[in-house]
Amino acid sequence: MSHSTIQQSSVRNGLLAALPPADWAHLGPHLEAVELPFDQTVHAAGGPVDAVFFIETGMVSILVTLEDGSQVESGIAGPEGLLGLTLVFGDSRSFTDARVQLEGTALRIGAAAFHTAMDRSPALRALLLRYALAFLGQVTQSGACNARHPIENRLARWLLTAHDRAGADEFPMTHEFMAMMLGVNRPGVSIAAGILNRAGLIRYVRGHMTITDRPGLEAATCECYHTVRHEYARLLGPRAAASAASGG
Amino acid sequence: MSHSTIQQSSVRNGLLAALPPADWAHLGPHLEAVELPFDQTVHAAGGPVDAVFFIETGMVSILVTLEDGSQVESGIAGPEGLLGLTLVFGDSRSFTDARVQLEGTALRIGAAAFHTAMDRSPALRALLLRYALAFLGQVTQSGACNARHPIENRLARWLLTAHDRAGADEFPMTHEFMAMMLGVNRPGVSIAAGILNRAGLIRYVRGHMTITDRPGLEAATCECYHTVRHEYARLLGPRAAASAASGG
DNA sequence: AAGTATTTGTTCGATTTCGAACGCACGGAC
DNA sequence: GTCCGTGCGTTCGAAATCGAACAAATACTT
Repeated sequence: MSHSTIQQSSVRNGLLAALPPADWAHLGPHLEAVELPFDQTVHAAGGPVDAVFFIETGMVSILVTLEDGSQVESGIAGPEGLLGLTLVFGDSRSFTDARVQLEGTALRIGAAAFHTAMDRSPALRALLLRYALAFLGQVTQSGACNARHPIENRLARWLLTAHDRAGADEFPMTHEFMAMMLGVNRPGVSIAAGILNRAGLIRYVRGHMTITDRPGLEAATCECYHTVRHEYARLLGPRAAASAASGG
Repeated sequence: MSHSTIQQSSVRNGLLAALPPADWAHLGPHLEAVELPFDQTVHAAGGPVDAVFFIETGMVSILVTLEDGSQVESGIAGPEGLLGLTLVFGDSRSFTDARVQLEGTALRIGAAAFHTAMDRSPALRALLLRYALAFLGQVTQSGACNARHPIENRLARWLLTAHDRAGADEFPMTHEFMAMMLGVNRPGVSIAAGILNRAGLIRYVRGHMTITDRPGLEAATCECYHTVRHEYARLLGPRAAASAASGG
């Protein structure tokens, strides 16, 4: 296993960047740059988790699979976070699927080395527990949002969340995908997207989404977007809330 | 501060009961028995959290408050768990309301003593992190359930969850409350409850709910009840999944 | 014990959302 | 350049859910 050493100053991941330099020594030597190709299932529900992935670029959805085979997004991770949260809790089995929605790269560390680093670095423990709490906040708010808010607002929220992590105004995204993420049917998304489109907030053509009026989208979203972003900022700092995408 | 010393053998809380006796010394002397009166807000969203409450009896809902003032349940805690989870993560502010739905009692420990105990007892840390992960699983599954499952199934699920923690087949509960918990309107619950009632699974009269056919309810629930219960059992053992209520 | 205020459970029309079928646009093959 | 396969976005009737008004039962007051 001979991969080149990674410098902390060059990482784009918000958690790694926030780590005190003295604590970097516990992680850095064990990190390996890996690709996150589109649609890859990084972790599968019920399956083992043998590594943590600190996301450098791209976006990964955390998905619940229901009995009927449908999947619903419970959370999103991007350059502000990581995959393999169960290892932070001392467990090694995933409750959810983690699937790449926007391709990117990550820094991978095996479970054994990760646990050693966690044991030796109180700063790392504290940081990752704060991230876990922020993620819990996201999942919590999303659950209420699913129960109460109409599709149009939820779609605007989801687009903003994706925009934060995409690192560009334009990214590949289909109606069918967004419908699955939101747990609604495709036509529902088409109608909602049509409204946002006619309002000039977005443009989309055949699997190609463009954010054209971000302030407008922020006015169209339910409060859940801001609530979650505020919680991320509180626990991880403003840069994390911006997901290192535009803020990086 | 002169409260009588509590013996580990006498606690009904699943987490405290599962703690290795040697580690009890870090917590026991600081625990104080407190009441959980009906409708009390133990922690308020955005407010400080200055203590952890290990629930002995009763049931407490974890609630998200939305912009329109409505509240939606994101999770439930009973004798299998605790309140003040944010302290386990090293934070001291609550993202949600914690409100008592079925009165009971708890063992309270202040934040400072709790942190000291967490620092000194790896077993306590590991145990409470596993609980935090189980709770995250509950919130995650509930979010997907909110998005996809019809009211009747979700009501059956909620009643089973409450039954686990109520310690009795009969407990006070109104349609209005259940509607708020599920994030649906009152009539929706009335119709669903009427179906369960006519099927002989439950009886209810003016704020008084009786579970009359638990196996029938388990057949009427969506898979989410079993999924969450299974995750609790995996992480905390079968007794915790049964919530110490019937399994006590 | 009767009247009254309060809270609960039910019914109704309007809206949202669902699930299936339809027609269209791109990309590769020849 | 044209054909054809694949996948996308849109339209429709049906069902579930919503929000407001109604009716019934309890608890409090005198």
